[in-house]
Amino acid sequence: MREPLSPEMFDPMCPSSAFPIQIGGKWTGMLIRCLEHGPRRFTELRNALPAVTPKVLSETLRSMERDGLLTRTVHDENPPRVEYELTGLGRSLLDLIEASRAWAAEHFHTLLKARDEHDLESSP
Amino acid sequence: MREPLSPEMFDPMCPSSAFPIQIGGKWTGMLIRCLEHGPRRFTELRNALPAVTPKVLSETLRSMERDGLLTRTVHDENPPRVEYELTGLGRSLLDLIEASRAWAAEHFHTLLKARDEHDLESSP
DNA sequence: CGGGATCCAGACGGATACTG
DNA sequence: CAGTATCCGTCTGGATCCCG
Repeated sequence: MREPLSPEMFDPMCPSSAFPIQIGGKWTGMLIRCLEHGPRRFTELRNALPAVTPKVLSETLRSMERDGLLTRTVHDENPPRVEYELTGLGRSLLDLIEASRAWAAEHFHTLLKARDEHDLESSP
Repeated sequence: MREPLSPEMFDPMCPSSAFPIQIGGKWTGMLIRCLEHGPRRFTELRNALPAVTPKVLSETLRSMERDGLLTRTVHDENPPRVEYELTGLGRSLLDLIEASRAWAAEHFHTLLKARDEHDLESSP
């Protein structure tokens, strides 16, 4: 745990807009996975999800805090340090996320193929 | 299988807008469950989801057909009869839906309580 | 019966710039 | 560092009416 988060943790080219399973908001599932191995700072999370603007990241984190999925801790230091950490409730979603990933590994390509073929038939 | 679908199959008062797991579009998961035990007609599905307008239902079904989750069969009769039936791919999502329901049974009240308490603290 | 056509509103996500 | 402020385009979902 506590290894740095890679900017390539999530592939921006992955056709996840077609992905049929979503946990919370658009980024909630990925954030839960980012926090799986311990608390992270705002900038660490930004680094792992370069496509997400600070505003959206902040909004997502606040809504997750509201739902009791994570805690936000401000350390009174200079420079300021804020850490986000999963609660038990947030952690309870990890199994479901893993199940979604397993479904994707087995079936996602079938869905994408069906979509491609359907699109070819209707607009040649 | 083939029992009629009840209009109370899904509780319109259920705070599902707070539900953090979603399969496909807003109604996809519920439709998959409606089709679990065999093919259904458009009007049967309408009956099970009274809150969904025909337009939205039709759109959802077409997008599910596009993704290979179900098939749409037009029977050449009078009056016309159209049946929707899950494919293997659509059926493969049933496990995930069941896992989501299990998560909800165990944890959803915790999320709602956390949300309530948070909202009370911030706006008394 | 099983939709399509049209129009519309609000929510969501994003770009850009700025701050304690 | 860790956000907030402002503005804006898009897109989903819905209301209503109509049709083969």
